Amino acid sequence: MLETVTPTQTRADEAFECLQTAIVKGELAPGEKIGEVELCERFNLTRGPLREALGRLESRGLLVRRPHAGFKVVSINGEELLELYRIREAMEGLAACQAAERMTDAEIADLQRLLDRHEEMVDEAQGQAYYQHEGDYDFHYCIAMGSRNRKLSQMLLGDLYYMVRLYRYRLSTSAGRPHRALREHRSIADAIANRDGELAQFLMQRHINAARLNIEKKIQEGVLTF
Amino acid sequence: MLETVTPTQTRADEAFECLQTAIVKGELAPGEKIGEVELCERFNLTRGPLREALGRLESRGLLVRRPHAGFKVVSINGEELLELYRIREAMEGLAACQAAERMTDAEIADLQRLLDRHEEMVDEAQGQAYYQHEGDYDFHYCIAMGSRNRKLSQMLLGDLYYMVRLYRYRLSTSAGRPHRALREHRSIADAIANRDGELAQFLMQRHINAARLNIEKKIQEGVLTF
DNA sequence: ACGGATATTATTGTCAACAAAAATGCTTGA
DNA sequence: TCAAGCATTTTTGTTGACAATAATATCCGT
Repeated sequence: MLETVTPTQTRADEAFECLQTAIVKGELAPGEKIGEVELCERFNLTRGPLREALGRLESRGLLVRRPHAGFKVVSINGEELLELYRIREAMEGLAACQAAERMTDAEIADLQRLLDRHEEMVDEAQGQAYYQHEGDYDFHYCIAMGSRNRKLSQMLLGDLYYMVRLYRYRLSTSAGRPHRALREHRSIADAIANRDGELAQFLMQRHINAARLNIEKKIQEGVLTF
Repeated sequence: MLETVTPTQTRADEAFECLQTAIVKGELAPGEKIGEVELCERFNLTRGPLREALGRLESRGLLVRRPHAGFKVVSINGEELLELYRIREAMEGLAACQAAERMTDAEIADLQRLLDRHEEMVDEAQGQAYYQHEGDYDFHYCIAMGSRNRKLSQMLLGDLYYMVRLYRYRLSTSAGRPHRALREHRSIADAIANRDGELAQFLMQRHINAARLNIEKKIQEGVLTF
């Protein structure tokens, strides 16, 4: 069989996912100008589906376009990154609140086990890298899904997270923060387990606010440049 | 000159705006299945740009698609509509807070004048219809823009508002609410004029929460059906 | 007559050639 | 030598034809 891809999915969907991961992984750097034909060769597609995918990426804010002048990967400055965290604070606070009311007991147990695994990883030095990048994402992913709020999870998972992850490689949290972040995750999960929505909301907002302040500090120190 | 449209804009952009307004205006009803060729005749375009527009609409959540089975206009039930208001409460609260810190004095004056015009309209009986539908939107539009938070205003104006407006014709607020809504708008604008971000946030959240409760009541009364 | 399988049809997905616009580089004149 | 205008070239936007898939209707068997 020549075709290895799943047939239920359309070529444009492929293109969309390929591009999205390529952008998030940094293979296409922020601000980089991208040409259509170049991408076609790179991903073995024709321009039709590719353009469809580009349009979708644009309306999700991952690409910006000037008519007749092509697309480029979105690049945000420090201030805009901080603004993203302000939005996260508001939206994920809501998500945590609703998750506390709506997650099933089984899902909560899964969430706790996820944190158990993260705890093991943080103890190992090289686990930190994973935890800081993907582990944190996994946790917030669970909360967003647990909110049972379709549009909310769609906006978080489909828009905001991708933009934040654009800069995750530069955002490896400072020395003591992984442990602290894990503790904060734990307390949020506990509040959810106790079905205390208000507390979960408060803790989540404080958690994200702390992350924002951490980034702000780094920017002022000149560690993060844009 | 044959072409009356602005040339800087691409055909796909036209299609996108045409479709968007058609959906929001209710010319394409929620749940309605839409065929590509049908739309091509209706808007005088070819399928290429149309498909591009459809893809964008999909990733904004206004259309849903099943592969090889076409698009249909999104239709949400009562619960999902209420969830939308929960999101608005969180996000517009933030917007109001940031607007209080960042709007220029001139913009605030404009906002006040906007409310003056609304006040005149509410006094006239037929003005209510406008105020309930578009006037309310104008107010929230100003706040969103005033937040100076690009992604936040993009998510509010480009995603949420369009979905809410899908149901605006069914959502004409109950008898006494226009006056109350206007009073609430006034107090929010005053808080912004006083540069009191926290208060503006609180008032905005209470305002949207009141609107949500109003809808909830209507659903329970059976006035709103889905 | 009813259910299932198959053939048909209509619709969506894909492609490659064509047209238009913008960016680039070249020529030409001062 | 520099700048402005023009031609070239590259890249994007558009089109219509072609292929593949899913929905529909028909036919046959039980």
